[in-house]
Amino acid sequence: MDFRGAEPIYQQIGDSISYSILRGSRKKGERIPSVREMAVSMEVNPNTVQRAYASLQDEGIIQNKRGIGYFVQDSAYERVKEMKTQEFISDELPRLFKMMELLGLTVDDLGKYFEDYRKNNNKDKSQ
Amino acid sequence: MDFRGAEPIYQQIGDSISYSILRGSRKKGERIPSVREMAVSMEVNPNTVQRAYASLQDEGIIQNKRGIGYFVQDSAYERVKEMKTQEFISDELPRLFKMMELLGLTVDDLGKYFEDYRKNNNKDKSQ
Amino acid sequence: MDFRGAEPIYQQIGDSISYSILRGSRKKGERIPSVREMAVSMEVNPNTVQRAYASLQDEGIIQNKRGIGYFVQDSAYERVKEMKTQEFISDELPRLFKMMELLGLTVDDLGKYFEDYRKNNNKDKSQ
Amino acid sequence: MDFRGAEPIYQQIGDSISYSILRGSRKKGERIPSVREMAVSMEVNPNTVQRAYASLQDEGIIQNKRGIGYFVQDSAYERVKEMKTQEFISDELPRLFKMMELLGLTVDDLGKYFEDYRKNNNKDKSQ
DNA sequence: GTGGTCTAGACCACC
DNA sequence: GTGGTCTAGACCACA
Repeated sequence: MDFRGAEPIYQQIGDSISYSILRGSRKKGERIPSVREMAVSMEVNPNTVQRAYASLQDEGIIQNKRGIGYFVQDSAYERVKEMKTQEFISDELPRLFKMMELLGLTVDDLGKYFEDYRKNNNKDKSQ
Repeated sequence: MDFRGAEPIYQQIGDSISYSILRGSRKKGERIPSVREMAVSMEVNPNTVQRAYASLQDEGIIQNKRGIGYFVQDSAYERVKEMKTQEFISDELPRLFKMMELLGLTVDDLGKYFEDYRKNNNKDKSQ
Repeated sequence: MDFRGAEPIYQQIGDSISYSILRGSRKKGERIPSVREMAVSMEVNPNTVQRAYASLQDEGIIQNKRGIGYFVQDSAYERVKEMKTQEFISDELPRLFKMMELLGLTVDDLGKYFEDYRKNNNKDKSQ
Repeated sequence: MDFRGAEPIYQQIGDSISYSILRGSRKKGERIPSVREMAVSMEVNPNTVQRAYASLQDEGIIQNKRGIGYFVQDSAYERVKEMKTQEFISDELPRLFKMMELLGLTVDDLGKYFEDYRKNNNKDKSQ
């Protein structure tokens, strides 16, 4: 991972874990790497990972078992999906629609862009 | 205006001017309120407005005539449309499409949300 | 302030602010000392104060105005009262009642202890 | 048992034994399950149980007979009652009363909550 | 001036 | 081994 953009590193780490749960590559009950392991593998300070984990725990996505490590909550998938959908609808969509109107784009235009995106994405995966 | 969200205030001010040009409510050659006027009406530090204006001038959207004020450039509409379209396609859309895939949403779903959005928006305007 | 007990410092700072709102000594809209000021006056690292403030902001008790400082939210008093009451009922009371049963104490006994407590407290205030 | 809350597991185990003595369900001279048995039944690391037992032994509540096991001390009931009462008065009550004043609750309010608690508790036992 | 993030390194309690 | 807290000090963007 390289940490692009303005988004703070600890948030990017948190998101990457949330996404891995959404994609199904982390399942409920599974242990996630210890703070120190993750810090090494991401080449980041342990405090930064700690912050990401703490925030995920606040959101009820992972849970700490003391002295053992962090584990994916049973309800993690549902919570993440719920939260991200909510964010999407209340933050992403209004901005999107506003821009579409200003730029004179229609939903059909979006459809075409989406096809392009999926083609490129599949190319990437097959590489 | 209330300045919520992560976006810096000076950018929100700049965007609001860009948008007013896109919407056609500010036309080329028109004068823009002075830094001080704007600062008062927005309840914001003049430095912040100054920064917004400077940034818009950098982008060739407005121009400063010394001792007189800021004016909308002749080519402003085209430049804004060009820039915002670029941003939209290279920044907004990829993030949008990534989220749609993760959340299992289709372009059709977007269409439905868009109708809702336009209804609410029209309601607001007729009030 | 001296930081006693097992409770982390950043939480004690947060609580002390919450309590000052409950007592009415901080009113809505008021600015609270900057992170650095508070750090100096509490003889604590700025990061520790930052953490306390961030957590209060999460809870909707204070709010940051960028470049200016933190301010007590309009709804702060209600939120604090609501949250603390909730904690009290769900955490404190069950433990209390369990102990009372085990130790064979009645609510009347509590009443007596409470009178003692208030006497001592008033003594302290009049000193 | 599930080990939620901030209290360390070894303490929760120790407390549960202390409480069983207070309730009278463990009598003086009785043998306590071996460290291993307890560890299995509680799904916990044996070291953790060991620590709980050691701490209880320090407090003179149980005693180790080498090669045989741990046994409830003759004076256990009195010691536990004494210790817990002390803790209750010096730790629990001041915090309780402080919160009551901040939240504007009276001893009468506590009485009502206590009735609710006893009702629910009896319901649980009769299930 | 303000807050926000990050690193490095330390110490602690707990399992 | 695990996570949690704290310090010291740095850098950054923003108002």
